[in-house]
Amino acid sequence: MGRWANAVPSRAEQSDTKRKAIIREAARVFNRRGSHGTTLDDVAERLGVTKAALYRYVNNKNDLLFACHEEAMEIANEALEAGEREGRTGIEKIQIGMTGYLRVMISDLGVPVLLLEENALAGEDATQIRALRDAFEKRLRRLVEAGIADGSIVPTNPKLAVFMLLGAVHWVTKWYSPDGPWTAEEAASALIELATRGFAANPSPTLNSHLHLPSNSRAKRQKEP
Amino acid sequence: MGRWANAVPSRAEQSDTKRKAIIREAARVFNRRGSHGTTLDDVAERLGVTKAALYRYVNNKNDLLFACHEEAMEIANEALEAGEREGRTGIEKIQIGMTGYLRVMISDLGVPVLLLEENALAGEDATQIRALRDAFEKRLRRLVEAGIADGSIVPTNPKLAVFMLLGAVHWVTKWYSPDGPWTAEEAASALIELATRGFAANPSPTLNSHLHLPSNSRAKRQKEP
DNA sequence: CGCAAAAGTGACTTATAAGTAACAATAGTA
DNA sequence: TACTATTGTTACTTATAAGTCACTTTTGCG
Repeated sequence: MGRWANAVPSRAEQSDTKRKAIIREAARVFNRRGSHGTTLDDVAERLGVTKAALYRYVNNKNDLLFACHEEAMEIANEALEAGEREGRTGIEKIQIGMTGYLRVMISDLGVPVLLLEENALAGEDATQIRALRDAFEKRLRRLVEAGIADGSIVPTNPKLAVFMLLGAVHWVTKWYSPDGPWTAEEAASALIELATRGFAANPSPTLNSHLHLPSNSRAKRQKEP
Repeated sequence: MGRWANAVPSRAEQSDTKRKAIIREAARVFNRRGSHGTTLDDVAERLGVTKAALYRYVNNKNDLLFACHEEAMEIANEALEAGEREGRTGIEKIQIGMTGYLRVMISDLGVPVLLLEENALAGEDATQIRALRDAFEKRLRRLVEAGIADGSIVPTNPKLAVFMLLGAVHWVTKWYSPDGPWTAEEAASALIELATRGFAANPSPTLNSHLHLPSNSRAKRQKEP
């Protein structure tokens, strides 16, 4: 054990940190350009190293892609657990869970991944990730069913509702930018509010998030802080 | 002019038909596997020809990708025109337009494309498609603004509403299959109903599409025709 | 300091997929 | 039927990106 055990990171810890940085950065690029459209040289360049250096931390490209998906699924499941713990009705659980998921994805990872491209992952890894993703979707569907049962969600086809929600959520990779006008928090909660209102049993007559204010009043707001 | 002018296709017409078939098939595969993840050998194989044959109809892969996007945008704009013509309120125009778009995309093309991957298109083509897509999104935003003005849509951020809707729509490539339980028509209208309800000023207390019936009653329905 | 282990590099091999070109089959037309 | 356009194929070249390897550089430690 080192003398300042928790202060100075050990060799293994440093290595682990770097591996995570690689996964994070790779996930970003994979998301925007697709995994086939991204070279390991690209990823390496963004990290200021050469491709060969990456191979100290991952076995190959497929392994890296697998790690990205794995991490995304981990975040998703943790978020959903929080939602299930804190929400009172089915729809609340979904809202809390998905808002949390989206917020973390946008800000930390810059990304929701979840098998955007078919056939990108090869072999054993693919089936494993697909199983995780299917389990996640099933869990979401259960929450929709629970919401219908407890009267917070309008009678609807749970599969379709989940597909609608996931589409709205995953699409953020295409338009969200940290340099844009919205914080991760704002974008996440406003988007989830809008999407879940689609199957809410009693949709509020107005939207809560200030993001939904008309754009001229938003502009004013910014000029008079 | 041939003798049965409209009955027997001329050489040029045949060639045109084949080019369209190539675009159609390519769009399908590009959508599922990404453009970088798809080889021209793949596309050729699905059409029962060899790669070299494709080069009689398209100049190169980029050209083919461009054509796919171009066609998708054409369908999108036609659908939106129909919506603007037939719908009475802002939300109705969006619903009619997007349902039509989605239905055609799913059944005919198997696909909404719309620049799913960044950097997939190179050079001049990329800026041209991006311009078309931006114009389409702006047009949709205008309809949202019109809907807010005419009271059919709840006050909301038009950009966000459009992003939500487009996410839900484009995601169908990930889950829709013609072999599944839903026709293109059913899936399109049910999905659009659900998504647009998210920003409707007066969301109906129940959903219309029979797709939204609970699954056990659907199962019954199928067993007792 | 000096040195061993870890991290990183540059120069490769190898695999794959885009694109080409010479040749073969096919189908409308004199 | 024979002739010529067009369509298609087989067998290539070429470009790119994955993955490897022998090596230098860096860094924590006695």
